[in-house]
Amino acid sequence: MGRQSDARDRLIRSAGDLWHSRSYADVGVSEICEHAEVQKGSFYHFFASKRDLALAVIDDGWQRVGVGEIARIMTGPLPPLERLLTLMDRGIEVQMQLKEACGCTVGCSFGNLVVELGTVDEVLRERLARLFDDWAALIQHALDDAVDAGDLPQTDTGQTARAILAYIQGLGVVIKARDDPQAVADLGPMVLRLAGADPAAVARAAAGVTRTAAAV
Amino acid sequence: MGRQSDARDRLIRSAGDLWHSRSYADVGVSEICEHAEVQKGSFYHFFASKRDLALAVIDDGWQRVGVGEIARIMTGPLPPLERLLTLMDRGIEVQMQLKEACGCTVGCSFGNLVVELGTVDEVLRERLARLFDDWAALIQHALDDAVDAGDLPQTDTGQTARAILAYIQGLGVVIKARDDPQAVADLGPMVLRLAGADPAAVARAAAGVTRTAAAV
DNA sequence: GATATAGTAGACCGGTCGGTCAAGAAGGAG
DNA sequence: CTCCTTCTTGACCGACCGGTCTACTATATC
Repeated sequence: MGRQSDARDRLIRSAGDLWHSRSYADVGVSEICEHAEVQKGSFYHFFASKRDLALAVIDDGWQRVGVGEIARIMTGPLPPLERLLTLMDRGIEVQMQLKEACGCTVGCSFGNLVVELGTVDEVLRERLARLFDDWAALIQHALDDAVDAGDLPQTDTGQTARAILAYIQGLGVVIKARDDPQAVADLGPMVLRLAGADPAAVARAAAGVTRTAAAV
Repeated sequence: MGRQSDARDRLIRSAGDLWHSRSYADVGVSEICEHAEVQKGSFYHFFASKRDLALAVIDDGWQRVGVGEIARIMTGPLPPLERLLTLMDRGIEVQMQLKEACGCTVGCSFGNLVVELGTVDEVLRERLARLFDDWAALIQHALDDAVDAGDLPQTDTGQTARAILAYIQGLGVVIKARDDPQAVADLGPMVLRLAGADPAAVARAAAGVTRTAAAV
C-alpha cells in the first residue's frame, strides 16, 4: 500500500560513492540528497540519521563486494594460492577503475570508515569489526584449502588470514598516500610470502595465474 | 624582540593528540585552542589555517617518531631482522599506551590522516606521501643490512620495504577496527615472512629478541 | 623610557552542518 | 470513490564550523 520508490537505494548508492571518494565528514546529508536527487525530508523518511545511512551503506557494500565478489574468488574453482593472487589483482584493478571514475585513489571504503570513525562512533566501529571478521574468514577458507592441497605448510590459518587482511588494508592506505594504485601493483603477489608459501609454491601459483590470464 | 611564548608548541601538541584520538574533521580549531589554553586570536597568529597546523603537526610528529625513534631502531646495533621485530613490538606497545591514555585504539596518526584527507587535501596528501617514502627508506636500510649479513636472500629491498610499511599501516587499521592492539600482537612477527626470511633466519631472530628481552 | 614587535583577548561573521516539521501528492486496498 | 499509507517537498532550526578583526598587553632593543 502507498507508493513505492527507489529513493532509498539511490541514497545508499550516492552516499557510498561520495564517502568512498572523499570522506564521511566531508560529504554532508544535503550533498548526498542532491546527488541522489532526493529531498531532505525524504532522506529522513528513510533514515533516522546520517549514521543510520552509514550502516545501510556498509551492509549494502559488503553484500556486493564481500558476499558477492570476494567470496566467489576465495571459494572458487582456482587452486587456493591462485585465488589469493586473483584477489590482489582484482583489488588493484578496482582501484584503477575507481581512480578513473573519481579522479583520485580512494582505497578501501570499509577501511576508510574504520580509520575515520573507529574512535568516534562505537556502533559503526563494531559493525566494521564484524565485517573484517567475515572478510578474514573468507581468506582463511582459501588458506585451509591450500593447506589441504599441500601448497602451504601446516600453520594457524586464522592468524595468517588476519595478517593478509591487514596487508590488504595497508595497501589501501599506501596507494591513497601515493594517489597511484599502479605503484603497488608489484606488492600484490607478496601476499604469498605472508601466507607462508615456499618459493616453489609461489612459482607454481604465479605460473598458474599467467596460464589463466593467457587462456582468457 | 617582542615576547616569546610556547603557545605554538602547545597547539601542535594538542592538535596532534586530539586528531590522533578522534579525527581531523571531528576536532575543530576551537576545541584545540581550549585544550591548549590558547585563544582563537593567538591560533591565527601562529597558523594561517587549520590545514597549516596539520602540516606543522605532521612535521613535528615525524621528527619525534620517525627521525627519532624509528630511525634509531632501524639503523641501530641489533641484528637487522631483530630490528624489524623490535619495530613491530614497539608499535604494539605504543598503541597499548595510547589506548590506556585515550580510552580507545587509535592506530597510526599518519595513516589516519592519509585515509581521512588523502583525497580531500592534495597538499597534505603529498606531504604524507613523502613521509611514507622516508619511512620505507628506513625499513629498507635494515633490509639491506640483513641482505649484507646473509640473513635475507638477494631481493628488491625497496619493494619489500614498501610492502612492510603497508603491512604496518594495515595493522593500524585492523587494531582500530577491533579496538584492541593486543589482538594482533601475534601478527607482528609475521613481518619476517613478508621480508622473505627463511624459517631458520626467523628462528634465529626470534631467539635473539628473546635473549635481548631476557637480558633487560 | 620610547618604540616596535610578538603575542593575547574575545567578540564577531557568514556559511554549513545534521536534523525537524507541516503540508500535500501518489497510489494500492476496500 | 474513499481511506490509509508511503513518499515528497522545501522552508526552517539551533549549533557549530573555520576564520576575521580590533583593541590590548607584555617584552626585548635602542
